[in-house]
Amino acid sequence: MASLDDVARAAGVSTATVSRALSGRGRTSEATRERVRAAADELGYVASATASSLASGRAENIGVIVPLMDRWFFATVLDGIAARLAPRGYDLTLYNLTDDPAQRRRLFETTLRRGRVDGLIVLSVRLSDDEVAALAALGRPVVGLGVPRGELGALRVDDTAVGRAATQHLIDLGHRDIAHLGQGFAPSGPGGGVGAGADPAYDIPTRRRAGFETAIAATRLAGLPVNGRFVEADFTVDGAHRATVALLNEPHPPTAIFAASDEMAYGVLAAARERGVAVPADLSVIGVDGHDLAGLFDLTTIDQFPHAQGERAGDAILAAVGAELPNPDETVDASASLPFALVRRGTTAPPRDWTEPSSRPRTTAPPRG
Amino acid sequence: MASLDDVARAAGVSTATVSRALSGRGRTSEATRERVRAAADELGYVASATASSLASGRAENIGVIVPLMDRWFFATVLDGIAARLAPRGYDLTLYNLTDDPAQRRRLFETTLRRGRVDGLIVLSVRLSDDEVAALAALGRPVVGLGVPRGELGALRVDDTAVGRAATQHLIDLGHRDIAHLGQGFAPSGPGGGVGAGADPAYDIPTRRRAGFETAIAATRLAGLPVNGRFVEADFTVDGAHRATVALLNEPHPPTAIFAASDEMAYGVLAAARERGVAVPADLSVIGVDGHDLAGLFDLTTIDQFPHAQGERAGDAILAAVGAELPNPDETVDASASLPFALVRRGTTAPPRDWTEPSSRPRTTAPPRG
DNA sequence: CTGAAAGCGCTTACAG
DNA sequence: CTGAAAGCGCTTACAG
Repeated sequence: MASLDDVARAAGVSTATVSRALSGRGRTSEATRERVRAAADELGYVASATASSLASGRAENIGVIVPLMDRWFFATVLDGIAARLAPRGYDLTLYNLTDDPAQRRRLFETTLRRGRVDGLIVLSVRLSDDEVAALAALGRPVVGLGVPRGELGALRVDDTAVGRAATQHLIDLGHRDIAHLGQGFAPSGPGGGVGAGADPAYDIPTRRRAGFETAIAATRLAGLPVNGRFVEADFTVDGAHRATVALLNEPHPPTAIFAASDEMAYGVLAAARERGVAVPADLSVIGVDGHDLAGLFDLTTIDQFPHAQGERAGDAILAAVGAELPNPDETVDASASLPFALVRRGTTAPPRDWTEPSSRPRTTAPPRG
Repeated sequence: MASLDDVARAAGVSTATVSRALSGRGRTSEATRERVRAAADELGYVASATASSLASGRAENIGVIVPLMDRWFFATVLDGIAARLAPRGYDLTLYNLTDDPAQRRRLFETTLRRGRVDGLIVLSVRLSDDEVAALAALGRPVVGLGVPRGELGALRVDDTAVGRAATQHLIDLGHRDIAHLGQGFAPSGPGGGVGAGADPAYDIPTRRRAGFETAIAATRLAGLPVNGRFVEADFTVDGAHRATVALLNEPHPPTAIFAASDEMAYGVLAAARERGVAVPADLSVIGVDGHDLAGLFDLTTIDQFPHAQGERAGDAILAAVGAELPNPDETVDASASLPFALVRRGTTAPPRDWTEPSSRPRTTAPPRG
């Protein structure tokens, strides 16, 4: 493969000039630039990324830390990130963060310190204090997305508002007995490290639940009390399925279920179908995410636009590492709140035998910004 | 951050010795190795990946080319690959290959030639002759997975056998009118390049269809003819949904549908539900993949173990680039056929009013190897 | 087993 | 605007 020297010789200039002409850094005359480009094209020259990185300190590579890469949500966010990085010439290196302590230590103490990335995007993982410190010690920009750590200049949707919106939708439909299927706070976090997940207030499921509680509490203050119950369940189809079966076995099952994710909502729907409970006639169901197959299930959900989230995170990290953004006009605010929107479909409806009060105020979807 | 020199000074040896002691390449005495390790630990030294790569020519990084990274199948394969690379200390760089010609050219002519990867895994993409040539010119090992190009030493499941197995399952159940929803061959391929997809015989959907035709044809030879029809549809939930609606509108709809993917099968199920066609009483449905949610839909499918496919591909590329495998005993045969298995669930059953012939031979699931 | 030294292929002050 | 030269931080024959 042709090297810088080859191009320099062919163009009759120094290697310094070739480097400047091709990279656009530093001045070169229009004429030499042309000549150099022609020579480079001719020889099929492409600069070695590793040599370039070593000399410049720029890796032109962004690391993305993801838990569970086989979940639709993360894959979609990843797609959004990649869509922004590729056109800028940045590579995307994927780091899967599991619950295995040895694997985590390896990632934070070795892999990440090899200096292969200019910046990092961290997706929805709970980090211990040590891990956050290790990230900081890297001395590279880090953008968190859905990460329960304020330190990471995190992009995030207002999960409390999401929880409130989903619950309010059910209340507005006339439901007076609503269950929320979510995940309890895991004190030690998946990392098992001291202080992992530190402040429960930052945890996504916890915040969605807080929104639920807030909406329920507001109905009491307003004088038309709604019965709200929280039910702990795994953040999976099966977990929600199990919890729903138990719920439907109770003497007085709720008339509506707010599942903390669309996949959980699928589990709810499956359980209802198996028990012969009609949706939405006997049970309304709402999820969160805007999952791929939500339309297929005719599932009402709070869409949080994961692909757009990925794009935002990609732009944010590019800005942080000093790459020019595709559109230089727009500044990326890495602390801004991300949009979400209620998508009404067929799994939510007024409860059976319910008639709309004449003067009932309707809550509209939250603003998308 | 500490450098090699720092460690050498602390341990009282040369940088060459530090490099050898830490990497394990070349001889060092037990004693100095200990001393060097202690010094390295003390200083928190981690070798710079870019300097190491430049000097050694080893990037310890594998590139993975994927289409559509937000599809469950690819995300799962990716997870399998990552599971094998990480423990060996290899990074995984993700390249999303879209249909955009400019983006493709950029990838093959520039990005990949920057020398950042030791080897490549190519997942289920159709490549033009030029693209295959560009890959070969890289001079690095390439492992194809589900790639319709024999050149790439591809791992693949026997898709013809998959098509045959799915069809045979329906025939064995007693169906005599079966439709196969698949994708027609796109002559120019997504790359739009000359010769893209070259030989249709290598295309996955085409091979599944060939298996379908073969199984149908065999029934004619055997004297109990089954009516088989191929219906072209997009490889998506919606595409299959549309095709199924059309099919169910016909005067004589089939009693069974073999969808070329599980996601397509979901579309079939949705259409059936909407039209009030009972599954499996009035319509049997089988898919292919072993999708995440197949259990939820109670969908009969041909599982092709995508996670295991990823692991195989990961092992194959590691072997090709000369990394020691986790288990040195096992040799990875990159040309071997991958396993698949029929998973019987509730969406397939004998057709209505059908009674099993007394002496009917039953076909069993194909061997998983 | 260990060290001195060249070299991997670029980038970038520093002069001119 | 352009060139000579140092340097990025490792690895690896080559001697000893």
